[in-house]
Amino acid sequence: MMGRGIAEQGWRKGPWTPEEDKLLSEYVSSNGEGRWSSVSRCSGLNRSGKSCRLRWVNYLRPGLKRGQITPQEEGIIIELHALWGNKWSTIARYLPGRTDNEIKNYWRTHFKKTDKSSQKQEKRKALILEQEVQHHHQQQQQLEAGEMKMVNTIDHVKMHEAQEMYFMYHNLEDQCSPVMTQDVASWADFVVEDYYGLWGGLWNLDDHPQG
DNA sequence: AAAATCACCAACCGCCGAAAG
DNA sequence: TCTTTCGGCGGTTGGTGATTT
Repeated sequence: MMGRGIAEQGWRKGPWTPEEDKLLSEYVSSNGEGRWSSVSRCSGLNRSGKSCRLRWVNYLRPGLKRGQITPQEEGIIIELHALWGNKWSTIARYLPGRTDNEIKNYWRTHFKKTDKSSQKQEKRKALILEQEVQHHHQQQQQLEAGEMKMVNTIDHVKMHEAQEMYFMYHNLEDQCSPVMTQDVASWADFVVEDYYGLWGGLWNLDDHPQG
């Protein structure tokens, strides 16, 4: 089983102290990332390898952004989540300096559906769907005219989800059909701009972990 | 002013697949 | 092969400060 001198019991847990951070940083700078299970033996830290890795990846690693998520980053999160769902680490690859944990937390606090709002959203979903189907036909025509080749590969069901999130994002909860057409139009801009910009730039980045 | 609720976030847990033995 | 270990991932929890009742 454990096969190691140090049993699993007795690892320190909970918040990290500045002293622990220092030990971990020193360990990584002299030994590099990885080999996390040996950190406790070599650094004097009484932490599990998992705990050390997590602390490094989410907090100590150089290049992490500290500030608030920007509107641009938020937009990327919304779109990528609409495409891939809760693939937080995949999404994080497109947001330099942000961690999967951070993105996951952000999504949960800002966009996760609540029981309260879900009924309302279901109603609206139906409305959106109707309008979106029409709008999508138009986009398809553009596609066929060769304007937006990228979009061709997008799962249309996911497009609907993305659209729903777009409305949530812009707090349109309480608006109803009279403004809907206009909203769908801005959704279109949202999508079109980003498929030319973001997707055009990112599409060739494979979904491989860097390495 | 105090209690209840909310929002945020760091860190833990369990699971999985790959690698090592 | 079969078993064990490790790193990575997504889900979840618990602490804390802010806001509301």
